[in-house]
Amino acid sequence: MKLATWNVNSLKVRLAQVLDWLARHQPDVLCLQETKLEDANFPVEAVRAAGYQALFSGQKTYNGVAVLSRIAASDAVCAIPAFDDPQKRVLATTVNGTRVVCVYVPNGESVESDKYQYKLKWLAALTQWLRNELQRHPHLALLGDFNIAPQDRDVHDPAAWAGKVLCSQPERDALQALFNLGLQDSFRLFDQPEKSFTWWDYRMNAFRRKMGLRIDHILLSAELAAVCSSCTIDTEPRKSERPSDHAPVIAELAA
DNA sequence: ATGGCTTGAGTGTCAAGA
Repeated sequence: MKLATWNVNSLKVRLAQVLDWLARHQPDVLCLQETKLEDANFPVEAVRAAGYQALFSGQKTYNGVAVLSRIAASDAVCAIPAFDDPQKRVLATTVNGTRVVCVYVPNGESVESDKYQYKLKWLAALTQWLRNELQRHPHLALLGDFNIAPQDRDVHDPAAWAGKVLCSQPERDALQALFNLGLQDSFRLFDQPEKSFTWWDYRMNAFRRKMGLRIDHILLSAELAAVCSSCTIDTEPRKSERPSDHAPVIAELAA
């Protein structure tokens, strides 16, 4: 099974790129973030014509997540239970016996911001929820834009980013709390090239200059990590015209 | 140098992203 995640920064703008990417890579599941679409405007037919069914939870202008899958998905949940949040950032569903949890973790803006406190509370609620989900679903994958670089090697300039949002210790501690549930960073199960990133600022020619961060992740439960054969970042779409600022991440699981 | 792009809203120019 091939699982993927991609923050598309507007599915309206990126639809043709997403359809092209689906045709090339044929993942079993593609999780999308920042669709920025109300549900009534989701391109259900175009996705269906590409051979995928879509689950989506969106809102106007901001946020919005979707799970595209080749086979039917069941038991969809589009909010963290017991966490009151108008922002559409979560979509969980079961595909072929695997619980797929698609997340768009809040950005946080800066460590001084109220949005940073929201980010930490959001992550704490996610962790509490997934503790239960993992008991019910030993085969669980958590995919999405985490807006956290796990380690300094995931940052192009660790000194410049030290203590800043996306790299601060409380954020890394929150990610560690997810690891402590038994989830593993599939990317680090394998040898990887240096300067492997998933996001590059649109400004300053950051992509060309390899000035990025690895903030999009595929976390796997122990059962799934044991059968994971690869995790890669596809930088090709970032080279195209009008790219998303994020690259897709792909994990392959045996059977 | 707190900017630099890009998107969505909406028709001015700002919020938000990371």
